[in-house]
Amino acid sequence: MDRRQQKTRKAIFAAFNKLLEEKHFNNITVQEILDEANIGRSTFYSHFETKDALLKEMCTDIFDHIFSHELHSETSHDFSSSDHGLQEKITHLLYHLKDNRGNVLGVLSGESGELFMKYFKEYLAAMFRQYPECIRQDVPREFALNHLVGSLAEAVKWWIGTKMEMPPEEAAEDYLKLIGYDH
Amino acid sequence: MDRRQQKTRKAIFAAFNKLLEEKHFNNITVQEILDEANIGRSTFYSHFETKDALLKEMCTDIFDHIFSHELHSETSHDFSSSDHGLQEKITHLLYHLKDNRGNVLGVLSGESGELFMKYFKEYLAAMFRQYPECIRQDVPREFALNHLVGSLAEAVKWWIGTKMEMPPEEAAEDYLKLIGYDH
DNA sequence: TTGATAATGAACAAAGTGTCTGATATAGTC
DNA sequence: GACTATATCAGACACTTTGTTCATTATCAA
Repeated sequence: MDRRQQKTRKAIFAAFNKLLEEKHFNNITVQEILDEANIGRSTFYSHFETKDALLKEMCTDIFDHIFSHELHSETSHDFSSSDHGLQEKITHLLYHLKDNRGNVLGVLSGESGELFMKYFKEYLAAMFRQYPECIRQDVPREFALNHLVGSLAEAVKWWIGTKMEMPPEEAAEDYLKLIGYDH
Repeated sequence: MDRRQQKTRKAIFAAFNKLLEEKHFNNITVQEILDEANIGRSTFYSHFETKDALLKEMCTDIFDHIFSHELHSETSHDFSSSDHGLQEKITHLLYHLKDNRGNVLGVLSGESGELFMKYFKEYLAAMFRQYPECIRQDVPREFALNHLVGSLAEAVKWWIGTKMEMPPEEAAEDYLKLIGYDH
């Protein structure tokens, strides 16, 4: 890819990210992104169709990176204690978030959090599907899966909101307690 | 209140509601509300400062109605089995949603669901605070409360999304199982 | 009936969007 | 280094949406 394109794309992402920490997605104008990234109007539109497309691409970038380990790691975890495998995976995920590569923090805890949660949950669902034994059998499967995904997403959001005071290990352990996997 | 105002307000709410079922809040223009409600531009702005204010007022209206029973009902439930009190309360809440007075359905399950969830959760938090014994003591209180609220909100949203196939009693019971209150 | 007030409709400035232009600068290739 | 392709630029453009204003008309409550 042309260096100029890389540079522009990077500048747009950085500007967008900074603005997202300050204000809600809906209240960010293309003009503000232009000014912050210091690029021309037509340049922006040659990279992204709309502001929504920019958001989507950014989410993909961020979460693909964060979950690359979580999802593609060989499922070689200890099957005799598979819940520990999950606990480690969640701990790892939280550490990853704490590293804050790609600036997920501002994005997930910020005013536009809801928008990102949608994408975040898709990745979480894929993760949980790797642990079918965690999904209770005495309630409808989709109901149970939705519970796991939704509550973990909410827990992560809350954790970020508290500036990640709790250590990742503790947060992961407490979460597993709450969903009833603390044997 | 002047009949004219009532009529206008009602028309605006109805129009807004209809539009919310069709498209996302962000993509609804004031002009569309005006046309749908068949009122003048200046009339709208004499009732609501902005589109956001309209959303907020609508949420208050809807949830105040739904939770009026839940929250103000004398906490005269059987303390010896207080979790059953909660189960009944949730069941009651689901029935209320099924009645769909105020058209919560389109609103919670629609494209703009995220916006309403925020308000919905505030009411749910108030509800759970009436059942302190449901909040686990072995994890930080706020973490536990956030889990209850977040997961119930997600469960309700999921339930609505499935056209409320499961009977309220069953959904409430399953939810309590998932949060570990199925003794 | 009458005085108060709500609704009307039309016009308005301001701000934002997405498109298009021709000129300029810079990248990758030979 | 020269050459070609193309990314960026600046700015203008038509268009949509927003929120305000005002004079006029219709409706309410007493």
